[in-house]
Amino acid sequence: MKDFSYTLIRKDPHSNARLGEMNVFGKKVKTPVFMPVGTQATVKFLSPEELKEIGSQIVLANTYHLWLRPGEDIVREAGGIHRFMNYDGPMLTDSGGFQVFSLSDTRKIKEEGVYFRSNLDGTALFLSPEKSIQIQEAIGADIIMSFDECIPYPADYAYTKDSTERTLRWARRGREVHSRNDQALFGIVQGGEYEDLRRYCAKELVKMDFDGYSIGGTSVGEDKPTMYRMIEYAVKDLPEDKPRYLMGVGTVYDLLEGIERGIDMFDCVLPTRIARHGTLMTSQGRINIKRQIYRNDFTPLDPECDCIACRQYTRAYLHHLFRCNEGFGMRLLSIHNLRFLLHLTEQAREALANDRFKEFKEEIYARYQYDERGF
RNA sequence: GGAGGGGUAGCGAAGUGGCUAAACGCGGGUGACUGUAAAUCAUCUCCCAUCGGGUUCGGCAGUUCGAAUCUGUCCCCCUCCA
Repeated sequence: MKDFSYTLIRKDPHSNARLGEMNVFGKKVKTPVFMPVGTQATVKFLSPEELKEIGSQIVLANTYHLWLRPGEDIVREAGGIHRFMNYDGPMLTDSGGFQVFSLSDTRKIKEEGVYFRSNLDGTALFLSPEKSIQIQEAIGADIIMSFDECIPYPADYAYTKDSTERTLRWARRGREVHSRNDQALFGIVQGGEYEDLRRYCAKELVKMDFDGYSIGGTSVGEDKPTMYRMIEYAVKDLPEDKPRYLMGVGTVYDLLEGIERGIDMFDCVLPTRIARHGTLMTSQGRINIKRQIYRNDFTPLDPECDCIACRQYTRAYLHHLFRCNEGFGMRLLSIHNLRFLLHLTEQAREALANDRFKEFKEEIYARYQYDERGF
């Protein structure tokens, strides 16, 4: 019996939103949760201590990148990913499926797996469902993902159907070789924009009985209504007693809309990436700290935020750091953006506990000025 | 005083008769970024403007159909020798 479970604490009376808690092999994770992304066994610019300080409960790492460098054997030799990066909280690895989609235009998707080339040196590589699971077992995260194909958008029905069926076969193959009892394995719902395919995929995965279910293939160029529909389709047939993870999503709007539709877990590089590029998410909307109007703005980044960057530094100072291309500026903004989203999910959980999620969402929307991109 | 080198857009620096409003870099403006090939990328940066037009390459005067590019002269800067 795996020491992994999801407990539904409270259902929102007005939507599909859920307040819950995951037991991840003895470690608790309150949901809905936002998970910072630490692709190469580090959340860029942040230490594990800082992650805890800002309220991060669980972080991601990436199978593909760690497989290439330093190699999963090194991570295993280090005693697993937690010891390797000195992070003792829960961890999750993505399967590498997304990299197949994102970093190779010369990939060949076959039934047995995917042939493609290394982004580092062009070496010919092959990744399969079995191999992905083996690597993830060696890396040793608490939660691991099935190897899937992230279908691009738009994709026609025929292709989406073939791909989704292949992803299902891959999910089964991965499930069969997964052997660690101290790791949870999630299946990934694909199916593109098509309701019948998303529902079919979800139902088939549920038959295989995974520890949790991810929703993939969203936020790949589709418009918001389409994306939200995909989520609705995918969630429809998922069991209540298992966590649902919307992969790669992390704008303010998407988080709230996802939660409302029954999502428990999110991850996204957006907060850390835009932070490194000088953009921050604030309670007043988005700010590009590099703009010249902040040159002599000695107010806090976000007056309502409790993070160290907002408490101790001014916009003018951050503006200056970005002008000088100083890493400290990227670090402070990364801390802030993560804290901002983490705080947002904390507020959402509190609202759920009080049966007022809808009101909370409306408050955010009414008060804050986000644009159509959602942050 | 003598010999040599040089003055190009905010800065640095190419160009050495037409394809040049003038490469490139920096600086500056603006934008993008959603399971991280991303401290990255795109775009603008003489002036006015929608096409398009108007002024430029230290100053002035020339040569030429045509000059940042050739000639004369003046101004300024640098190096070496006295």
